[in-house]
Amino acid sequence: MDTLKALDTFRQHLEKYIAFNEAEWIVFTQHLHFTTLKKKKHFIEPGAVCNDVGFILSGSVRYYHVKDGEEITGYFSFENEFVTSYKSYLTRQPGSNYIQALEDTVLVNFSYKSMQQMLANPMLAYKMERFGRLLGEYYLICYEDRMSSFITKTPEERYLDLLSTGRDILQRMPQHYIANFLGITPVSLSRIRRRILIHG
Amino acid sequence: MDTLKALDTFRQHLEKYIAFNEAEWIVFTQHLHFTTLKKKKHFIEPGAVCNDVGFILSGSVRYYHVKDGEEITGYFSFENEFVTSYKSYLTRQPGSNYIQALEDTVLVNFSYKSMQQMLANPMLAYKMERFGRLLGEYYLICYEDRMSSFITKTPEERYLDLLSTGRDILQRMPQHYIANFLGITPVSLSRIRRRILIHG
DNA sequence: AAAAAATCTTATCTTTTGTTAACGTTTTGA
DNA sequence: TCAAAACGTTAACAAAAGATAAGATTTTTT
Repeated sequence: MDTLKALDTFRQHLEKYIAFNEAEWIVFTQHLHFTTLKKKKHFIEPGAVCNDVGFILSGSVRYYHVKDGEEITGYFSFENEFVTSYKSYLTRQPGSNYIQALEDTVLVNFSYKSMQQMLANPMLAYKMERFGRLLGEYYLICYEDRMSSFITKTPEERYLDLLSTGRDILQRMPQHYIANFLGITPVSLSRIRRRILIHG
Repeated sequence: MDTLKALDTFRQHLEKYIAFNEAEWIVFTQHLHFTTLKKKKHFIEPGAVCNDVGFILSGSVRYYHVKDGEEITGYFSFENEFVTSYKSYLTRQPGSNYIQALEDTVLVNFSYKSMQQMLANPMLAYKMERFGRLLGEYYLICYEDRMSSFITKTPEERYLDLLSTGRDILQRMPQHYIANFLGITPVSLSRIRRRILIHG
């Protein structure tokens, strides 16, 4: 099965956070389920509670808000990254954040309920607490960097940063999503690009 | 001693995350140290690695960046909140974020080294992993909300939000710090306040 | 108590962004 | 394959924000 290869990939990436022995891995995998999202289908529908943490095996998603009927894209995730609406997942309430596949996307997920069960299972509890801590810390650092860039930089500077380090986003996301991600309108991003082209 | 009362306060707040039994608490407290920061003294000096997670017993701090020689305030913490420069603390590298007391501030801290020791101590490991997870998750949610507000709202809307929920910040922080916190200049905040006064 | 520094507002001018709309191109979907 | 939708650019104008400086008031420091 291809599923085996996918599980192996997932396990390898998990090892950045936590290494399972064989017995633990068997129990852990019993809580996993695979999902395929066709392009434009949702990982979280507007208004829904986020029930899963997913790991993207292939494909990509965008996180978006809705304001005055308009969609505003706030973030992206790609293959070999986790995806969840953390606040909604943790609080069991609908978030302000929805998640949509932008390509056909294959995921391996575990549910909130599964996570609670594993946290309550003496065999896995310690490692799952640790996994949760390390994963949370990883995303905390991402957020810290992203907040810094909004506090200290102009949209143009953020775009220049993206040019140097945001290959996936630039190459795989439509520009109007990128504009939102930078905190500006698509028209404004188009102008920034023009400025950059003409000058330095 | 007043230290006892302070420890008790801290323990009570910790219980939002984790409850220690007496034996655990004794070991945990051996890793704590108290600090007093006079107004304008630093919790983290520019260029320094953040070595501690602190809990503010009284007082307040601001987090700030330096850009082009200018200080830009990105966040605040008040009594009964934790304070740390998470990325620097976790990565053991200097951050882009410095922390300064804005009033005489009393803290109870534990160092990175202490935390590692507790995480390696079988007696405390599980609870410290859990504590780390829950604390990280708490701040993750804060960041998620704060990022949303930058992606979906105008500075004026963020200021209006602050008027309804940001009592401490509004009452205890100078306005030019609040302006930075909202992502704008002090002059711009002054104009926003004027607009709000005149109209709705 | 006096001097210095910090704070906030206001004014002026410049730059940037938002809004709306038009246009051509590309992609999508029926 | 063909019509519809999505996408990116540009233009024109309005609104907002940045930069700079001046001035009044308050706070801090000496």
